[in-house]
Amino acid sequence: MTTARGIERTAERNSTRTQRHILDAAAHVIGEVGTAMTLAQVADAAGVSKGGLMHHYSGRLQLLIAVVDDANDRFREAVTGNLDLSENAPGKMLRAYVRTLCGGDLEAANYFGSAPIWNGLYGLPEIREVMDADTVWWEQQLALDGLDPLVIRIVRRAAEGLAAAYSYGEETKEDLQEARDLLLEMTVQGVGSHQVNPG
Amino acid sequence: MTTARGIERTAERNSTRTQRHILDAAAHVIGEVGTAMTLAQVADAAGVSKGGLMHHYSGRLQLLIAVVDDANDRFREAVTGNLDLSENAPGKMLRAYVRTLCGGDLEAANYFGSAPIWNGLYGLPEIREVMDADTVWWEQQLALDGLDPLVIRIVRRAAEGLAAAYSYGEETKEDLQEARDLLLEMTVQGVGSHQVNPG
DNA sequence: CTGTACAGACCATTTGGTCGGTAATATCTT
DNA sequence: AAGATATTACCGACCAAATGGTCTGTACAG
Repeated sequence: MTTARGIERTAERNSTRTQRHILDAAAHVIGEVGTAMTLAQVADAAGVSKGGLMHHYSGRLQLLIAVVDDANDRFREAVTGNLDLSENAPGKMLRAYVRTLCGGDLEAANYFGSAPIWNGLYGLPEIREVMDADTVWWEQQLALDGLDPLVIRIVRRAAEGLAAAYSYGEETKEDLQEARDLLLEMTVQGVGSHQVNPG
Repeated sequence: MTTARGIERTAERNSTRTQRHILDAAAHVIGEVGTAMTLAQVADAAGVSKGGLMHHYSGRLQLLIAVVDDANDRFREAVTGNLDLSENAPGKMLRAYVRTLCGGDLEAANYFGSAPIWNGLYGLPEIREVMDADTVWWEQQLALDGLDPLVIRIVRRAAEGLAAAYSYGEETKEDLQEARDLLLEMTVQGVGSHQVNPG
């Protein structure tokens, strides 16, 4: 296999690049037409032929799984990138989550998160599986922050709801960010009868 | 046309009943498979034939429009039914909205609201239209309540996010209702730096 | 000459939508 | 009152287009 080593490397580079195109294209198409996504649509948007598409993903289901998986990964990375380790109040992860969803980046709001965007995909058990795994992961991560669980849920779901509304064009970027700031505040001050007692 | 009057009445009764079946079935199917909804699936679930279905709705698009329209109507009615006119604090409508979405009724959480459930339908301009109209209507209704607009948005989106999570099985009913109570509280006490000053 | 990335014709199935037919019910005619 | 007629609800065979997926061929890197 020494022969093939070199091949594999450049081939892999190309392969990875078109796979990126395909995943992006698919996510975009899903954002537009939901589960009605078509292989032809994706191939078109990705600038490859149907054969090309099938070369990388053996079928529609496999493609969908890959898309969801990839979106989950990217969202995790985005949130991690928004972590502010210099913060001392509990709730670092939750705040990063909020910043990511409500920062005004349409991509993040649109394609990421435990996103409503992916509705309909829940119907497919294989996909439900990877989504559930992601759900569990996030619940654990956010719980580690040391905040009142109820405050976590309220803030988190508010962020998701806001992001969804934003992605549907129901919120302006300014409004979204204003709301985000209030959510961040809530992670420090708590909510109503659920005040946060520092440290 | 006096001739047809009687016919039309009983026929309308029957017609209305099967239309109800069809709309419910379609909403259910959409909840499962999203935009990939199929006329055959709907006909099956509604217990009618394809011909029967086409008799009531002239095409897929017309059916989708009817479903969305109907869902919007039912949601409005549900919220109105949850109004508590004996409340004296501002925010009656918002609280009814929250109660409806986060009351634990899966139907309401699943099929109603400016619901993420309907994603993918946004891609169809005709549907986008009726959804946008509904969006505007709700914004006006909620704004009439006399609450801080930012508090309205936070509470509302949180309720929607919670309902979405609940419909995906990510929230228990008890957790949902606990969160609901806190949201209701927020409409009275305000949030963080946005305290509500009672009128 | 081998293995990989990709193209595009091709095929079986599915899907949206049409159409002719039937049963039921109400109205009109006599 | 009784049939003829009209109108509506609904069925299911049928068709053309779209869709998922296969297969053969080609270009190119090593």
